[in-house]
Amino acid sequence: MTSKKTLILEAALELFSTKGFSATTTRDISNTAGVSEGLIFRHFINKEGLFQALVEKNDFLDNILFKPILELEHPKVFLKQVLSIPFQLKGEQLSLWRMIYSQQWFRDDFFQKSMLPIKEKIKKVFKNLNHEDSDAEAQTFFLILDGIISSVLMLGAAKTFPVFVNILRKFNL
Amino acid sequence: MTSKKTLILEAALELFSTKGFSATTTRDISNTAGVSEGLIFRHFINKEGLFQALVEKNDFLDNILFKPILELEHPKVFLKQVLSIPFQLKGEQLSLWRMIYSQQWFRDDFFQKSMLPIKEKIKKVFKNLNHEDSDAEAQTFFLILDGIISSVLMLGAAKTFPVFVNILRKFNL
Amino acid sequence: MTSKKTLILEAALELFSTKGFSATTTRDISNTAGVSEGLIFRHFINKEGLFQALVEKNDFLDNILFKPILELEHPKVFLKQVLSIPFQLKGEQLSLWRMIYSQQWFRDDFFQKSMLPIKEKIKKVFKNLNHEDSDAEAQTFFLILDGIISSVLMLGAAKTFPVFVNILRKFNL
Amino acid sequence: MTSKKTLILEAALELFSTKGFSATTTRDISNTAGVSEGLIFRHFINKEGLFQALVEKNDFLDNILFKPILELEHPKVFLKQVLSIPFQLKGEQLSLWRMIYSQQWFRDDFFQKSMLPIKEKIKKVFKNLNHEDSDAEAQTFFLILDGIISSVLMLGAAKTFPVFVNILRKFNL
DNA sequence: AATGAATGAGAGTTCATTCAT
DNA sequence: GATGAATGAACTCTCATTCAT
Repeated sequence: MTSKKTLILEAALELFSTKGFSATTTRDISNTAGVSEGLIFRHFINKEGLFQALVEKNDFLDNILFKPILELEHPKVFLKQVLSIPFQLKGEQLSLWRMIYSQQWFRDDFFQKSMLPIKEKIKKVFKNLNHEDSDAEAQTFFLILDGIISSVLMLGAAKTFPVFVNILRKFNL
Repeated sequence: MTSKKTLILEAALELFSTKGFSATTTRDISNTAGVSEGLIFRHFINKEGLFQALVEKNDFLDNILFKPILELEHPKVFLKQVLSIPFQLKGEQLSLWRMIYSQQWFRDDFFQKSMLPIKEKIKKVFKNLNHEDSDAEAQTFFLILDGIISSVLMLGAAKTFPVFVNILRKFNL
Repeated sequence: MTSKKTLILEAALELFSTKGFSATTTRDISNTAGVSEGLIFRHFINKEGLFQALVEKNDFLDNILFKPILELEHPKVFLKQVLSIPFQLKGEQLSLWRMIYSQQWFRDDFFQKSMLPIKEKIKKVFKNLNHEDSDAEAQTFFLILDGIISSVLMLGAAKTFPVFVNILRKFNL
Repeated sequence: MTSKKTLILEAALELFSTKGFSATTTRDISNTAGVSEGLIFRHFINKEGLFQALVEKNDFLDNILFKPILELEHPKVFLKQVLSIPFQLKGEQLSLWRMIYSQQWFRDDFFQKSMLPIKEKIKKVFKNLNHEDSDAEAQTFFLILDGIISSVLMLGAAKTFPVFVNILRKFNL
């Protein structure tokens, strides 16, 4: 049996990621979860606490997602894998990213924070690849990566294979 | 002397584009504008009407911004100019784009709508450039364009010249 | 040319008598009258003052309406004429009565006040007619008179001749 | 112990029937009931819903009041009982009738609707009584009945026994 | 753990009224 | 006399949060 705490988390994620945090009422959540409104506050103190619980869940999943990529030795393989991330998002992790991304205007930039180790390694990798202007190339890579993620999350941008391949080629990957 | 209607529009744009639409209260706006709260409703019917007035202002400015670009004959010059748009946004137009962009989760996609003529022309241009896979190339261009815009608006991404040049090179522009 | 003051009075009467006093806004009135909202207050101090001006107009018209009836010598002719009043109301006077009547719940009883001389005379007349119980007969006459007026004003009750004649017969008139 | 929902209904009835619907504020009601203002909306959705709840209560009470009268076989007994209704109103039902009656200007005619079965039967009864002009007699009866109700509700008209008897006599009841 | 009635601060909105022109 | 922009108090309604059970 799914615990009521879990039902609340699932409902909140569903709603936060589609309607946004402030447009979602605690009553929405309790109705969707099929529990009483008060229970939300017993388990999570307040609405913000519920959001934080989901952020922590995301941190956990990000860790699992990023760890094998960060361990890749080969530079081009690493960059390829990084670029593939937004093309492969799905299920709970996609929702969590959507939820967090939609809050970037109004909150601490959780999202950028979790991407930090990836970004650090990208910078190092481009230095090692001996580009003419490795800094510009790294920044361009960031911009395009952020952009793709953003398009995918906000607009549900087409995530077709030809586009992915095309981008790889532009970075000689 | 600035009319109070204008003061309201300015205050609303300032607040909507930084805090978001629903997190901005009408009292916030009237305080910032230095007018009575009631005046907002006399001029704009309701909070939504105030938002719409700003959207219309954006339509107007977009038209001015896009018109000369759409009239460019040379394909590569056109694409170059299109890519330069997010790098050159500033002032009122930047705020308007931020305001509208931040609402894309929750509303009709005003932003994509205004970009439509640009996107149509991009598609045509890539066909004429006789790429191996012009469709994939056009879609990639879209994705990167959307992405850059999104990064610039949401994250205030670095808009450095080297990055711009670098992207141009990747599309042979 | 109709003066703007008159236009305001006409619009107010129209609206007060159909929508009621408190459901009618001063903006309603100024729009209907085709004048500025501020002008209402220049001419009538406030919304209440506008109502009072119409009440005074009604007093004036009531006087004209009631005077010939109060001067009737013959008892039965008098009572007949009194009963005919609600069946003959029309135009401005009908509207004024509707306006005042609809406010009876919430205000001083202007309406009953203006009917007072009529009612005094009714009482006297019934005494002179030497009924078994002239008091009860007079009160019954009042009740039915009030009732007919109320029905006519509130419900727009059928004001047919046969009904009128029928009531007359019940009072031997 | 009286539930807070009941306290709200009681306060609303008290205020709606004396001050009128739109002149009564939800704060009035919550203060009178001794509850928080928000509770009104939790139980009744909005002010209108609270009004409707009272209308439904009235429907229920009307049913109880009218049923035995509608079942009377003897025509004159029936008409006598009908005419006695406005003379016997009291307590909650009197308030409900006042509340609904005072809204007749501005709303669907709830009141007339609930009286419909009574009126239908009156029409039939007068036909069977073989009056010279049964139609006029029925209409007169209606007019006087409506009038008495209206006078009693709006003006708190004297509801003395002699008057009642007097009216009965005029209809040979 | 779980409910749901209850709270109250604050949201958007209305409207009679004022006032500079 | 006439306008209409401007005010601000008061309205209906929302919602995160509390609390008795």
